[in-house]
Amino acid sequence: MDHARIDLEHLLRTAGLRVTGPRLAVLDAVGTHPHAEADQIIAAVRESAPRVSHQAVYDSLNTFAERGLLRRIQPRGAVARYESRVGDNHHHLVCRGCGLIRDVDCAVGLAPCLTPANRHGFTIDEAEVIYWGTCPDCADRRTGAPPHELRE
Amino acid sequence: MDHARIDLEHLLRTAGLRVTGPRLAVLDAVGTHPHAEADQIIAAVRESAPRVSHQAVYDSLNTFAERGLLRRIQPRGAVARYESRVGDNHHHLVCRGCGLIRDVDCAVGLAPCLTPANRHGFTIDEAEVIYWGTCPDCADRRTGAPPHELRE
DNA sequence: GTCGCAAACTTGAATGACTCAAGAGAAGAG
DNA sequence: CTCTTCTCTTGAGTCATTCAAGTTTGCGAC
Repeated sequence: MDHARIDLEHLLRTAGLRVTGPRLAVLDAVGTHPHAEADQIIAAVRESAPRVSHQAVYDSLNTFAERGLLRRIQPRGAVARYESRVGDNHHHLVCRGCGLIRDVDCAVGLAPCLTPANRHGFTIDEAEVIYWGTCPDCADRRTGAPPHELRE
Repeated sequence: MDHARIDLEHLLRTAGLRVTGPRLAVLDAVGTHPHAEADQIIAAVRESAPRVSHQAVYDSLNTFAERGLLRRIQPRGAVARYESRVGDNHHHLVCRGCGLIRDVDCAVGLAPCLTPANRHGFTIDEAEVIYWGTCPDCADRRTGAPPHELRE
């Protein structure tokens, strides 16, 4: 618990950011709720710090995403989600049925598809891969109960 | 171009959709404005058909995306964009500076990265790849050099 | 320790892409 | 031509996210 807090403090300081209660709470919440959306993070933060404003959470999330402390993912048709696993070039599996997101490592290697056929003069620094499909639960559900939500 | 209109009509009919003025206008606008957002498509549609409602455009775009007549792309932090190039598994190059989007074919082949290391039981039907980077103009602008060519 | 100030936070309102709803209008099968 | 059903219009509503203004606080400097 406490040494985790020390780690988060260190993370903030090395990023040149001030250490504050709301920020520690946001970092902690993102760590314990991978792929959560802003709403869920606000709720999680308020469990330990009820007086934190939604604005502070958004500010923190944006700042952290900007500085690379966490990663924002936003599948089409969905709201933004956040995760603390950064810098390891992993990708995401998204269920078209229920929106479930899972992490996956790419089969090709550490930097998959980083070389498109024609880079049009761009300097490329990241390849983001989203695999679209159906999760096991939704596949089962399709033969019985009606689907969930987030249909496309 | 009348034969282009015939093609669009055919496209709608084979998708089991009724042929209407607004729909033809939307298909045409997406074709001539690749990677445009809904707003721009509404504006383009209204050049030829001023009385079309924004709702009709959204309905059309959603229906077309659902039926595979066009593709919706939505880089994180940006609003949805649409393109008429479908079914050829191409990907996108997105500039972090100005949001410019360009099509790219994947170097790996027709179905890049369709096999993640662990599919968690998912049935995967699409791999979406976004290359993030800086376009030539934004790179020049950053070093004070004169711009390159016209934005898309 | 405490001063000063930029960074961060709170409160509250605003924005804007997108959706919902209800009724009118038109496509197209029979 | 007629009828059914799909599509369109109008107008209001939603909701994630941002903007703005004023207050508080972290923390380097004295």
